[in-house]
Amino acid sequence: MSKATYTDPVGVNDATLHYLDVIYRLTQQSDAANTTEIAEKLGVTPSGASVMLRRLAERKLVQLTPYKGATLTPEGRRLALRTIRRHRLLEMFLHQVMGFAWHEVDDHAHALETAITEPIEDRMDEMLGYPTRCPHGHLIPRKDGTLPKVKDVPILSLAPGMRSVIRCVDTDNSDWLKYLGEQGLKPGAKVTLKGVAPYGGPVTIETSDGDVAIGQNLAELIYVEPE
Amino acid sequence: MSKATYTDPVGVNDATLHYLDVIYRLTQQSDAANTTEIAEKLGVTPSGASVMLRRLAERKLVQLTPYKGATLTPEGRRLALRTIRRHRLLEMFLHQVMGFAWHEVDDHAHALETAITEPIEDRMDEMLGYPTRCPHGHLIPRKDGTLPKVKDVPILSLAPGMRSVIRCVDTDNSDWLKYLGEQGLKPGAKVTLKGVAPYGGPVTIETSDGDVAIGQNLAELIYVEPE
DNA sequence: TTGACTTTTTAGGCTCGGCTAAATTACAAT
DNA sequence: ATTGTAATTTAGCCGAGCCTAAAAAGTCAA
Repeated sequence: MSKATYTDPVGVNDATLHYLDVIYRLTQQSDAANTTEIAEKLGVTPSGASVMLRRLAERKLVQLTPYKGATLTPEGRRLALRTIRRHRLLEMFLHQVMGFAWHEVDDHAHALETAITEPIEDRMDEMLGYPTRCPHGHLIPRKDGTLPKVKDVPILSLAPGMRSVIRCVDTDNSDWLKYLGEQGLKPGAKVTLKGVAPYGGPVTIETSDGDVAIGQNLAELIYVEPE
Repeated sequence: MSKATYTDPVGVNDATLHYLDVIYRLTQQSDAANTTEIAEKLGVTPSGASVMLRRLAERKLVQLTPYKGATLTPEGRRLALRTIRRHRLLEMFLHQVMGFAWHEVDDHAHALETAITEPIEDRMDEMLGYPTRCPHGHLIPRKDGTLPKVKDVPILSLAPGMRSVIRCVDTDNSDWLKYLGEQGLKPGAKVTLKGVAPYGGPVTIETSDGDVAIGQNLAELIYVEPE
């Protein structure tokens, strides 16, 4: 079992952690997070975000290039990964231990992610058997800030007919998650891509319950591990 | 199962809830909570508490008599009882479901009590079988704000030799709780007050593991139900 | 290169929950 | 009744995190 313990810089509070969290996620997709995107994700005006970003830069939590965008410093990344770890552990706990549906857990986990103590984080981890993924299949960062290595691939990148196992459904949209879950499309499900209709038409996927057809926008969210 | 749901006035946040919580507890012992006591419990200066109390009064959450003290309005009491309910449910959950020791749960519950959502509160309640007391024996307010009726009595008020069951250990001091727990003095234990030494000397209590002697200051924390 | 348009930052202000220092009020004892 | 002390409030300040409105910087097409 891990004995790692966090040591925090002063003044790390809810707002700070939510900014770091959002910046981390945005910098996964592009190389720098721009102010307007950050503001949108946080439900805040761009000017408000701009001011806050400057303060985070003063605190050495983000690297800021004015008019360009923000990146996390090592310290900022450490805090972001801690929040994400706690969020995903909470999602697993709410789902596995407390019986919440997989499309419900994101909101509740968000409410708790900046409030839980380290012993609670550790105890959840232990009770869950040190999971590597959340209910949607996102990776749970380890306490040392590393991520498990995986070979997830978009299901749409597969040759039709190839068997695979769903590993991740990459959205936090509750309605979509609920729908996909009802279609049997959630992590662990064995599926085969049967075909993609032309002109952005439906994608047909074979599951253990039969074939299902979903829109390409939804299919793009699904990542699998080929067999 | 209860279908009750809370409706909140605007701007009810962590600080507000902690003030209401402290005021509620202080007004259990005396008729009004005075500024300095509130400030001490919250780790804040009396002047800071004074300003905050005025604001709470403006929001109609407390009834304030300047230079005298504060009382909760019905709305303030409702919010305080909700926080206390959540705190004690969390303590039970941390103890029974997550395996934390009874002297550890107060701090962790405090960190979470203003963060949890109503569905989490309800689910914990359900998982715990709708408990009426926290691990230390304090009553858990119901969602409608009522408290279970009980007949707890200080163990020191009993005639020596009378058999009783511990119902509540009324402190949040972690060290004392740990010590009393190690002596077998926790809710549910069958005990008999054997005697009280004169001049504030030790109190002897018979437990199922034999006799234990504790100081009167600790014995005063113990409430029992006579058999 | 020059507009036109978008993005970002700055300027100035607001609320909340704190602080210290200085008044003020309450209270107890003479 | 008066005075000394303790409790409380007021005055003035600060920082965090947000806002709107206005200025500045970047971008892109003609």
